[in-house]
Amino acid sequence: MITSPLLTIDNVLFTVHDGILKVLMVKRSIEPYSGLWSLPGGIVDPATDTSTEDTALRKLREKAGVKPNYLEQLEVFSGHDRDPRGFTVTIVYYALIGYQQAEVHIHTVDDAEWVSLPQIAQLNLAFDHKKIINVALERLRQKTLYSMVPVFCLPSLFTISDLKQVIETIIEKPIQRKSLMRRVEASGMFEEVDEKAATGKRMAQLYKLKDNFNIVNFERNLSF
Amino acid sequence: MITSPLLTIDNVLFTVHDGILKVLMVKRSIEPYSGLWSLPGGIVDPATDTSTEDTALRKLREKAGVKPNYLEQLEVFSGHDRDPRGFTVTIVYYALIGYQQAEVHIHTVDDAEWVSLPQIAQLNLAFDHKKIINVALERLRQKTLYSMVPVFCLPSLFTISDLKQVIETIIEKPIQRKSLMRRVEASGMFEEVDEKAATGKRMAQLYKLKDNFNIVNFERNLSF
DNA sequence: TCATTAAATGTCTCAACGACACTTTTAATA
DNA sequence: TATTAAAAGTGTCGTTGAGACATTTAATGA
Repeated sequence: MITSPLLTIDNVLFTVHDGILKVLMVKRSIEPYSGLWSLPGGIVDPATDTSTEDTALRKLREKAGVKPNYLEQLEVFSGHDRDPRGFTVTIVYYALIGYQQAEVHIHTVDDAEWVSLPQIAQLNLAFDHKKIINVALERLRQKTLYSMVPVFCLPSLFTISDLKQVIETIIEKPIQRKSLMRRVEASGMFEEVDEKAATGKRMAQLYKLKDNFNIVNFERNLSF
Repeated sequence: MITSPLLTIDNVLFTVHDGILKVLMVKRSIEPYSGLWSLPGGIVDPATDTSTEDTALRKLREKAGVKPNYLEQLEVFSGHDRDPRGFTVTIVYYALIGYQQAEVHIHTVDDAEWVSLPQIAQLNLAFDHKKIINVALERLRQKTLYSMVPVFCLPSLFTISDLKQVIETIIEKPIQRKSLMRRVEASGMFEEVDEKAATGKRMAQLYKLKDNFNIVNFERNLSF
């Protein structure tokens, strides 16, 4: 008889704040790796969860009180080396949220924190979480080149410049405002609002996501 | 204490034969769904497998004696409804192989068979395998638009026409020979062989994959 | 009033794909 | 041996959507 391996989920929740890409990390309070920073995740519980996506959302709620705007499966990581308890399997999700939406809750607890990527590079993380974050980052970057997923890092009202900055932060390259506006128009996802934002000098048009929008995939990547 | 759910893997192994896209199916001999066709998969065994990818390869070997040319994680399917035994989780891989490479072994057993997609649509499959196949197909089609993955359905030597036919079979749309040749050249994956194939009238140049090739992703999709 | 600055738009060029006509090759057949 | 048909492969043009860059618009403050 085969016993099922320990099955967990992990979330890589990204946000962008002030031109910095951040990942939500939680401090572990139990062994193994107690005291180290790790991704917010946990054990899949067949008694309460209707699916593993359900587990992912539950863990984000329990550990940081947040509900992401976007959640997608990344991939499964497994092996004997990733956990001292032996062979384990973790289903990893990556998710996006606006900084403002999550800020409050996270500041009330001291074991959850937004951590920038350079900081992560210097930390000693639990399990293979550093590797997982890098894979998630790569996927997010790739997806940013052919879709509008970065909007899920924005508040409900935003300007083209806000969107541009989030995209540039994620892919770490400048893009043409013109190219972005073409995509905003072509996607049909956005709606102009009767309001302008005084971000800089000339007031910028505010946009919101349409009520029933489809997330569009473009046929070309942004390139450089 | 939480008990881990039953964890399985399933493979959607595709091949193209004579202009028909086929999926490898195996007949179940145990409950549940005994006697029905299903995807070749099974239970992850921590005692023998070093990773879930390892499980996927092992199951393809055991059930059909094949070693795919390409294997990639699709996604995880989970829930209470997909298996009468309760909450289960299956990690699905999709894979590609040349028809010739697999033909022999599969013909020696009567519980493994290549099944075309129209046939699958009419069959009653075990679990949620019909849905899984459709998701895998969608992914394969998408990937075919921006990469050269279909080469993994070909034998070691092949012509441009062979490649063209495989691509057209997968995406169910005709493509321009010229566009394909541009991509073959741009990819740098291919090498002309000192040999020609007498497929039709004029003999066609044979190609092979370079010894150390990288699978290239193009920045645009093929379009119509 | 006018300079400044950022938002928004207009125009140019470039790269890659689709379309399609055209040339080349080779086996079958007259 | 010449002809022909079909598939392999090439040349070229139009389209599309990207980046680059200039221009116009609008708000602010000197």
